[in-house]
Amino acid sequence: MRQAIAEYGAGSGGVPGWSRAAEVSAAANALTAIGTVMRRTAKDTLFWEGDAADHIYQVIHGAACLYKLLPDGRRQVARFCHAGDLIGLTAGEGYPYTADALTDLSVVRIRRADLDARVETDRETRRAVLHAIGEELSLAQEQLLLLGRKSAAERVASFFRAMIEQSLRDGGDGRSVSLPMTRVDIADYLGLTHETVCRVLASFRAQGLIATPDPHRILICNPEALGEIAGGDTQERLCA
Amino acid sequence: MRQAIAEYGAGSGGVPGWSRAAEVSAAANALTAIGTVMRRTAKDTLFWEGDAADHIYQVIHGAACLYKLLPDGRRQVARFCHAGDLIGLTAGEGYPYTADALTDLSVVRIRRADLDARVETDRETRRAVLHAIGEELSLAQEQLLLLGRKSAAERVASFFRAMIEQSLRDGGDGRSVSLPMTRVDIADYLGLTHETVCRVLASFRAQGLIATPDPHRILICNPEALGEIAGGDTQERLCA
DNA sequence: CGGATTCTTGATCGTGTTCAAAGCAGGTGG
DNA sequence: CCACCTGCTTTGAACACGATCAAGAATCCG
Repeated sequence: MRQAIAEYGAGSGGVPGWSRAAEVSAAANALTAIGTVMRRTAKDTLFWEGDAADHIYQVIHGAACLYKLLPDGRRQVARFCHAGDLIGLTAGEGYPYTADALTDLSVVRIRRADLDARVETDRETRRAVLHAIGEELSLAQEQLLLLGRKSAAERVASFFRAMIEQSLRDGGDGRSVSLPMTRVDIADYLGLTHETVCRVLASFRAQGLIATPDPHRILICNPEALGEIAGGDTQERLCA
Repeated sequence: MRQAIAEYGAGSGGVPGWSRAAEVSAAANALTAIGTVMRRTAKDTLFWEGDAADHIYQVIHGAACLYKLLPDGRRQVARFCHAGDLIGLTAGEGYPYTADALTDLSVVRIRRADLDARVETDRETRRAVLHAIGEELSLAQEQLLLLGRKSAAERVASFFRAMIEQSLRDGGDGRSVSLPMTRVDIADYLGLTHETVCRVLASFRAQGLIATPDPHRILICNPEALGEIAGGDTQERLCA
């Protein structure tokens, strides 16, 4: 089963996936130099919310899932992470979320102290870290709008739009998109139940917007319509 | 009316408010040195979402409100800002949100290029900026959990808890808390309607948890119960 | 004091949840 | 190799929470 899920990420595009990863770490920053490569199996936990935040991780290959839990088990996924993403950047002492491997995963593990030191001395690292945290923030703020104000259909369409962009960044064609996560993961990311996610999918299928050859793959038939449903990406200026 | 609203922030605690502001800018960073002090009247807009993000603002006195809009007018407030908070830190070219003055406002306006330069050279500024953006991120992530998974009552209780903490930071007693924002602002922050906010308030009042001598002030009668309703702040470790 | 805005409460409605059950795929053990 | 079992997905039916629509009260401010 773990094997099977792991395939979703790499199996389809025809692209090995490693090429993209190499690209990422070379272009964005040279963090690999001060970290060690680690592997994790799907469903492994990298760290728990509240653990001492001593390490930062950069995803090389695979996908991860960051989430918070309420005492009664309600879960909110804050972010899905793909090749190149940094996990665990925080101002606090402890990690603000739990991080699970969604697929089999390769990560670079960097000691926080080492990264901090490098941020002080190396301009490029500083830029990379600032940019990464800025991206994370802007993503979170966009997600606030989604969770606070969008309908179920708008949420799912927004999610697909983001997954399409992710797929394009990974060298995909933007038509066939792999979904490494389960319906529950998607629901917990979008603030819905998995039943509602299924129903929206069924509705999109009925409208001819998407097709789902298998649960972990969607074919985008009408990206424009999907984008319109997803709604205001960035607000067009209302007034001066 | 503007005057009146402005009073809510400063009038109650008996503390002038300026002392706190001075404290903040002295302790956290010396950004004032490279910026200019500006004043804004309640309801003024500092900048619009999408505007070129050429300036960063630090609140000296008063409160501000950061929000995104959907094309049809639905609004999501990302954050309320108080003395000491930085507004407009972003990795992108444009501001990711609109910023309105909630009350009459004093801010330090800093050219982004100047701040960037100072971040390169000054260790303290670097720390201050990294810390501020980290705080903003962690706040946003907590808000994701609220918007995605909490009930209306839990949201309002969480909001009150945060306002109590803010009030304590400003030297208040944590019993009488001023609400510079309207019910609509609160609703747009919590992903609810203003009617629902009113109803939750009525319910809390009926339970003896709070009292509302006037619409812009709440008395906290039972902080413990309120905290319990607000629910899992930070998740107690589930397993090892 | 008068007009506008904000706040509050009530009644009804609808979207998404909850509860339930069936279908399906993958992995395991006999 | 097949049967079973587990976990994931899908669909259906009933329900509930919060939204919407509406009206009146309170507050603010000129």
